[in-house]
Amino acid sequence: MKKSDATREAILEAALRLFRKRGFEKTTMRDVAKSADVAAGAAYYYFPSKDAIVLAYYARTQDAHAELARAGMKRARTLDGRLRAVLHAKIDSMARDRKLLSALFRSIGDPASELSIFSAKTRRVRDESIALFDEALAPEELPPDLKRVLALSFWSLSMGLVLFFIHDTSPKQRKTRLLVDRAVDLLAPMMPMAAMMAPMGTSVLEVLREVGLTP
Amino acid sequence: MKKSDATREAILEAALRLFRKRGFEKTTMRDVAKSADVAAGAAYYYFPSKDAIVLAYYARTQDAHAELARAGMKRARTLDGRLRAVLHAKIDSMARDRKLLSALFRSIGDPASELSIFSAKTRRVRDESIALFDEALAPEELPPDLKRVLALSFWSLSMGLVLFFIHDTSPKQRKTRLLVDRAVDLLAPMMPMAAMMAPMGTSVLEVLREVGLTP
DNA sequence: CCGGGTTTTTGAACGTGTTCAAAATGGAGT
DNA sequence: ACTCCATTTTGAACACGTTCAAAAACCCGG
Repeated sequence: MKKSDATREAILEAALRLFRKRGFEKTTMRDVAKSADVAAGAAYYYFPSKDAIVLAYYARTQDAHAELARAGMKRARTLDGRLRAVLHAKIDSMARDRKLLSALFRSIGDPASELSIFSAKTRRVRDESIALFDEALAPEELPPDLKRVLALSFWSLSMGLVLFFIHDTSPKQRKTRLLVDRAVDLLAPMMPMAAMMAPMGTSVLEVLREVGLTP
Repeated sequence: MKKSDATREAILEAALRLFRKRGFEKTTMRDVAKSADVAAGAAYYYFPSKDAIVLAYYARTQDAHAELARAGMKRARTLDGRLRAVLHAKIDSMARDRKLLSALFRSIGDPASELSIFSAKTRRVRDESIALFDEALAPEELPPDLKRVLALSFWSLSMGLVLFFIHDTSPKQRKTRLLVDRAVDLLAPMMPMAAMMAPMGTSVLEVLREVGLTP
């Protein structure tokens, strides 16, 4: 059991190192195996596919994100601050990894793929991410249904930001940071207004349920 | 010139026929070539890659969509009706093609790819699609900056709907239709309200420009 | 230590997207 | 009709993700 875990870890680390340096597409599974000092097939004993390695990375990063985000939220007194904490923490936790995140979206349009960010297999990570937005919204005086819809919306926003982040070639990805700040500037003050639309929040939730976007 | 076009067309048609029947992933380039009665390499003389075939399809479909949408808008008197026309026309124009659209999103996370729906190569299609939403909004009394932002937002919405459509296994993709209708029900009545937020529309546009999401 | 089962590791082989040098075809000018 | 060049077509070869049968390493009860 012990040795096996070490091999798995070695393969994962080697893969991430190469993905970061050369990018996901330019790195070969044979490169990864060689760099981890195992045979090509060994990687497939531990990971079902090349994309799955990125998914393993993403699951691990999600935990780092959660920790960072919660630490940031503790210090914040306002919704504005908490949203900023969660979103910036997300970018922080992936700061070095722009080059490998592209793989995360490769299967987004394939309903059959288990690696899609919408699939059952990725559910844990997805739910944990949504939970962070739930927590950011928790202290607000808002109807629960509305909160639920808002948390889902913020999760979508965060996935969009990751996509933007991947494409962001500005130095230190400053543009992504700017976008996060501006988005929060814009959205946070709207939340009290949104409270007036409580019945709307409920009806949105009904549609989402009817349509299967939320259980 | 004549013969060459015919070959290109034969390859495209063969590819689409197989993609529709068996799905994109399960169809081999060798299958496509054989079905079009050419050698494997010929397909690559006309299309730079397998994904590029889907892009060629998408460009063609965009024209069909534009035509359908404009016909539908002519009959509509209200914003509500025009939005419904554009969005339903989009789904109509791709109704048979759920199985091949998955390829459209495969490169969305790869900044280097020319086939990404964000790339310069796909600009024409993107702009034409956004133009339709501009037209839907045109008769409204709204500040131009706000209209611009709204058109972009509706385009994003439409791409999200395509994604939902791909994953929608309900009979005849009824859920997608429902989602379109509900989204319009919700959003159309908000537009007059949005007018009050004109200055906000401008500032959003400034951010989008600053960040490079719009020229 | 041994034998038998389980886990891990290996590396060759396969399928598929893609490349490419060479062959076939087409056409324009003489 | 012939030459010469550009366009089109071919099919073998390549690269890379992935599979798999067999070998190796490991574990444990006797």
